[in-house]
Amino acid sequence: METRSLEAIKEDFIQGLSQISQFWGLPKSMGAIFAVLYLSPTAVGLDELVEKTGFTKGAISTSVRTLARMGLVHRQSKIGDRKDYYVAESDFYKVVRSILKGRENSEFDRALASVKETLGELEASPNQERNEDWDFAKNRVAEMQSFFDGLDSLVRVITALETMNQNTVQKVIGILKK
Amino acid sequence: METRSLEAIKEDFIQGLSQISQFWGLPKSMGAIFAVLYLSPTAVGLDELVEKTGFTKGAISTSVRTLARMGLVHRQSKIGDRKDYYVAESDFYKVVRSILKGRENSEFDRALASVKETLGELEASPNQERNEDWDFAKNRVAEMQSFFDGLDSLVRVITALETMNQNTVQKVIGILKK
DNA sequence: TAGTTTGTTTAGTCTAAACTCAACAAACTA
DNA sequence: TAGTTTGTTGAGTTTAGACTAAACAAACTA
Repeated sequence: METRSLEAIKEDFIQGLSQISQFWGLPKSMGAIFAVLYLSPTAVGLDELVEKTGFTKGAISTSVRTLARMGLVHRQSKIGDRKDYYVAESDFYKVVRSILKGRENSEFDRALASVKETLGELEASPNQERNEDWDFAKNRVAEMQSFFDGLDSLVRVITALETMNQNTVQKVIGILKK
Repeated sequence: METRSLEAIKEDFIQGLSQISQFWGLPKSMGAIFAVLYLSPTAVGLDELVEKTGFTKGAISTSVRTLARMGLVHRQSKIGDRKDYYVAESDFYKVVRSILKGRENSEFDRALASVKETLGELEASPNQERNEDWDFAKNRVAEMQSFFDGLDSLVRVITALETMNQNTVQKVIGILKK
């Protein structure tokens, strides 16, 4: 393999995370910003992010705030300096919890609520509507509901964890294997 | 609550799953198609899907094939009938396994490979490049790599499970709680 | 063979949202 | 006060990709 300069390798990494970001339906700028912060030993200001990622101030401003809301980066202030500085959260398990937590009041719950509502409407149907078709639909929707409930309690337990790390994952793997 | 006809309730459910689908970055048509199949006691042909969802043949044709690849629906043939019929997979745990399995050769692995490649390039750097900055970057990328590896083995174990159900989830929750 | 019924493919349209650019606001500095 | 430095906001542009419409292919039927 050809050896390359540290800067060149960093740029590749930034491109890589941009791709991953886009693959998961997030703006490419988010991946790029996180990559820059993740590889920087020191906090990075907005102007430097503009320079390193090639996006404009506006894009960086909005994306970096979204990242902060997701818990992937943290904003810092230096005394006697009006600039905002950012650092990457490097504990990915913490990030996972943070993202799962952030689902409250989101489109996610609104969607699940609509499933629950369907079930309620079906159960409120008058008796003469209750043929085999109604019966089938009701059972199906109830099954889906119970699956989502299971997922929901799993997520709730994960977000409630005070610590989660490689060891936690290993324990779960141990359980599943047998 | 006002009582509504079964058909009206089904239409709401279809809209609901369309929204969920779109929220997860998938085409709305996928959610709609799955909803129709999920509520139908009998296999459904392409034309009927067109009618029930309001999308065109082309959209249904491509979306339903993607759903089949993901394991969310199954294609059926009736003897003496050239039409394709589809049914929904109702075991969601099976669907989860199927989706996780389907990640091979996907953009997902390509992206993870790029992280691994970055690590390789860093380790191939000549000695005179190895300052504190290089050191920091190498450690960070290595950490990310090991996180992804943990995720990967978790996914591998899940896809290897012969059965997964509500009980499995309960067991995991039990482990995490203490 | 021509005609029908089915599913697929392709070229083009439309929409949502990421991004750019420039004006703006807010907090400081001379 | 005017001037700088910083981050945010809004209008317009661009882009990705879901969808439509229509041509096409494949397998049958008369």
